[in-house]
Amino acid sequence: MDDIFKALNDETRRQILTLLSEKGSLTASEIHEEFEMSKPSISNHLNILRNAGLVTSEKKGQYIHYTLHTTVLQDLLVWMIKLNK
Amino acid sequence: MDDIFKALNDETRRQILTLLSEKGSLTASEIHEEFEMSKPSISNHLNILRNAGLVTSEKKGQYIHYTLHTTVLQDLLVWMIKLNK
DNA sequence: TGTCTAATTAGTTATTTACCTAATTGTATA
DNA sequence: TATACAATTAGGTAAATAACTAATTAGACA
Repeated sequence: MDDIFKALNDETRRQILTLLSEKGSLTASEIHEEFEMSKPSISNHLNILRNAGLVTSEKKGQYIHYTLHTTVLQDLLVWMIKLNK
Repeated sequence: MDDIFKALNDETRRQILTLLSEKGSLTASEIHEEFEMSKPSISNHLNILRNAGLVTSEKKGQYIHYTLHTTVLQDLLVWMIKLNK
């Protein structure tokens, strides 16, 4: 849970998730094009999102495709529901 | 949204929310008793939770009672649902 | 093989965060 | 009034975070 909350606590990372939600799979470079930020910084954000399980990555040749993975958000939902009991 | 994610990105603050969920309203001192942390630190956490709208506070004499306020979690839920579209 | 491109790793820096102790504010009550 | 207690504010420090540039790794292809 800690990794999820950490990953979501950044506007750039939330925008990346929204972007992937709208566009489907994108490469790191395609994601980079949408932000005014260096590629290494974007790469770091993608790594944090992957550690949290919020995106998956698949290597195709020299490209790495990132995809939104919302399954882990169920944990967050369960946490919210417990709080409301 | 930023304040909510920020507030939730800390284990102590999440535990405070869970505690309030279980026990109802508590004073800052009562909350402090449950943690091995100084009162000013707990006070600071409570302030962050209040800024996010996750708790409300009511002063009764020299005591301040803190209560869980989950309404703002609806914003989080909406955000999660949009991501899944 | 050499060069281009995609992406990450390494290393650095400024800012933010979470904690502490000491001091202050405000209320209750002997 | 003075003492005790609840809670916060003030001030300071160590660790974590987010950003950058430079360097490296690895695949594509002429």
